[in-house]
Amino acid sequence: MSLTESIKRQSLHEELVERVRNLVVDNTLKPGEKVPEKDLCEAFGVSRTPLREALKVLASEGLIVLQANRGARVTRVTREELDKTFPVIAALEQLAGELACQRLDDAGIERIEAEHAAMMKAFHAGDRQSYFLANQNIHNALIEAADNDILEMHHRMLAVRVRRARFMANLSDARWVQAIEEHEQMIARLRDRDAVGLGQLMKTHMLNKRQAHFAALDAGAGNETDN
Amino acid sequence: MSLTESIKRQSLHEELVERVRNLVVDNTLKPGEKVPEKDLCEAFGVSRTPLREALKVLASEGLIVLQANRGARVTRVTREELDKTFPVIAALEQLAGELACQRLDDAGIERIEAEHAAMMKAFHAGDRQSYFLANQNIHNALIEAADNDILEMHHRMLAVRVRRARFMANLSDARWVQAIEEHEQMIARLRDRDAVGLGQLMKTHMLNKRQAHFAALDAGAGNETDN
DNA sequence: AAAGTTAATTATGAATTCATAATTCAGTCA
DNA sequence: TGACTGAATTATGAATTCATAATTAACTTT
Repeated sequence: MSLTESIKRQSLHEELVERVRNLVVDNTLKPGEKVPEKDLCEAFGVSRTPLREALKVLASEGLIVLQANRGARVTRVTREELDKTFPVIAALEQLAGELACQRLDDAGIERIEAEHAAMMKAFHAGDRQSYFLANQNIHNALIEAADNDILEMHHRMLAVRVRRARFMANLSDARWVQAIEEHEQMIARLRDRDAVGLGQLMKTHMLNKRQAHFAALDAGAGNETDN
Repeated sequence: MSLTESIKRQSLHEELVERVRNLVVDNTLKPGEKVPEKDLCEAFGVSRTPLREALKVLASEGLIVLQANRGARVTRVTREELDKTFPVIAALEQLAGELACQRLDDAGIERIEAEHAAMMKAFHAGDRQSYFLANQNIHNALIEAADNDILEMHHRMLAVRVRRARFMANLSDARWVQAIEEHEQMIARLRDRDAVGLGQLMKTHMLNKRQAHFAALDAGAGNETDN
């Protein structure tokens, strides 16, 4: 990432921010669920103080919500929230596309093409798991290529909230084909070093993804565990 | 802002996040300075625990940096960081411009025009202070009009870091004229409800602002207090 | 007198304690 | 039997305490 974290090993609360964030992202802690303070303390072998510091940070990221005297709960991502979030991610990805196009050298482009190839392979094999991973790798690589820590950080904050929804699993075949086409175009723009074009594509790609998410939401509604 | 904070009064640490953030924003705590934990505790009449929770949150926002066993310091905004931050703000303002244009009703536009008029008055009076305020009001109004909490939050996080630099004070006359012209154009696009045009303008407006900041930085370099 | 070394002080990270708000559960009464 | 009241339990927010790292001050040695 950046150079500010070269030597120093993380403090307890930083470590905990990551750990708990991962629990949320990988759906171990499900949306709406209470964050079990005591259990986590025992599991990680730390006292409540650093854990609670971590929870405050995660709350400021919007990943959990703190209710006064009622502890923390994993944020339930509502349709409205997704609706608001995607345009912002789209705007950031547009910028990332433009910057990446300007900054990537040939080797960098080749690396992304390789990942793209892996993604295509997963697509033709019908392997959603691998596709999902490769797809994420490509987006992350483009963000990273933009070489802008601020952009990267804000993108990550937003991506985490959306990715958690994990709707990629119930991706429709039609949308899958469309997404693949969009990626093909993106690669083409990247090869041509058409910065504005790539940016535009990444933006619409993300907005289309929003539609797909909503379609999936409407289809298999209300399958999350509560309480 | 949103409806999630209707009834509940803030917890101590939330209150402290705001208070300390304000200290940083209004330059009471200057870049590079140590955040005096003990003094703040006494000033606010709280124990270290909630204050430290607040510091963790502010650190995650990037407003301060925590050094292991060496306390917190106000982040020094480097030229590089500004350079990275402005394009991201620009991307968000572009989006805000587009959305605001779509969402604002006539009354809303009139309110912004009124603020614009106030800004012009300040300009002609050469009143930098009032200009700065009105300018900020306009940008905030447009962001708010976009009606997107996520966008608003991320914009605020970034704006705080930049605004802190307070270079508006040493705004050059030439840049001031240019900024005014850009604002005139923005208002025109808003009247025409040209969403894409307004977005584009807000983006370039912000990128031009970056240039102005850099010019100011180069001119009056190194007038910040250290240590 | 200057530089290096060690002791004292202070500040910090984390654990623990404490007071209080929220929840659970038993008991009561309709 | 079911709803309500109130005590017991639990969880939470915040203060305090404790161990250790960092800084400062004093002292030694050349």
